[in-house]
Amino acid sequence: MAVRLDEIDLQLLTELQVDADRPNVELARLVGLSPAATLNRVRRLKEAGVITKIAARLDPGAAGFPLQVYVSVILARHEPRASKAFEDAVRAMPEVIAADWVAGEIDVMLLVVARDVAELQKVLTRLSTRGAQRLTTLLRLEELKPSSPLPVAAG
Amino acid sequence: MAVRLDEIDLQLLTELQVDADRPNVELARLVGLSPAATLNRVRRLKEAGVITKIAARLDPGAAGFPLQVYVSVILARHEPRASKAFEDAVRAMPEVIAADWVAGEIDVMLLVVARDVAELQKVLTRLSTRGAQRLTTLLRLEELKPSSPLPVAAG
DNA sequence: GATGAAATAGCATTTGC
DNA sequence: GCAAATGCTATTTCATC
Repeated sequence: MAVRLDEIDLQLLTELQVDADRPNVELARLVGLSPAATLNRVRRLKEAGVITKIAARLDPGAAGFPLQVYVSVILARHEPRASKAFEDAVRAMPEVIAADWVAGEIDVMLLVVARDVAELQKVLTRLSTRGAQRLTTLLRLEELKPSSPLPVAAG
Repeated sequence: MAVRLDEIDLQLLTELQVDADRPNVELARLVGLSPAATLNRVRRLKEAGVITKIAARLDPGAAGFPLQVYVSVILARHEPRASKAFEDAVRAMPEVIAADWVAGEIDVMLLVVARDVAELQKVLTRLSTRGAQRLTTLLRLEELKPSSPLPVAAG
């Protein structure tokens, strides 16, 4: 937190989450500011860490990864050392494209992509040998709701 | 699939997933093409649907959403009509920032953000009254591995 | 069929207000 | 935050491989 965001900042954040592939002048028009002021605000939002990055989103299937799975993990041991070892292992696995520590029935939620079942199995096996006691795999079938912007604008 | 991607395309995809906030001329230098050729390739990747969009990623906490939870859902009924009703309800809930149909122990995986516990409870209650038979909530504690690019480059 | 080089139009970015 | 000015970039065109 620690950052004050006014209405125009929220508007900028919404627009940039929807489509950051637009010229700054268009953004400026959308929020009713001059290009210079818009540029300054966006720069401030980046420096403040509210905007963490601007990145391309790919269609995993079109990019060669027909298998996408959520993998929930219960660790065998919960000591800091074991957790750190698991963390390092996960970070070194390129097929794991995101991972979060969570509180609830499980310890970690992973998002894994694979080119085929063999590759997926390789990943799951490696997770098992790196500290995972129990793995539950959920095959992503279809998008129910596309990745949406954080509802920053008063909703 | 259906799109042929050569080495340079893969390089472009990797770079754009890491940081799409760079001038085209810099991308061109990185992949060793002229700006014009680079622009053509990127445009093709967008039109082919490999790049779905270019968007800003926010820090949810910094943007005012200290609570982020994975919510797994088992539907009460699995007829198409019930599924569709649930889908419509989810799409109308701004706090649900992503949702996927999955195969496994559950039917749907949601990612929900909230400003406080009251808002989260409101969302969970609504999901229950819109077709969810069983909800399991996992509170996101900490990022274990940041959102990473699809490992498109031979790895 | 895609690339590279040159040219134009448009934008990003700075400065002064 | 704005307006004007500068320098650079995106984007097109066309010749080329």
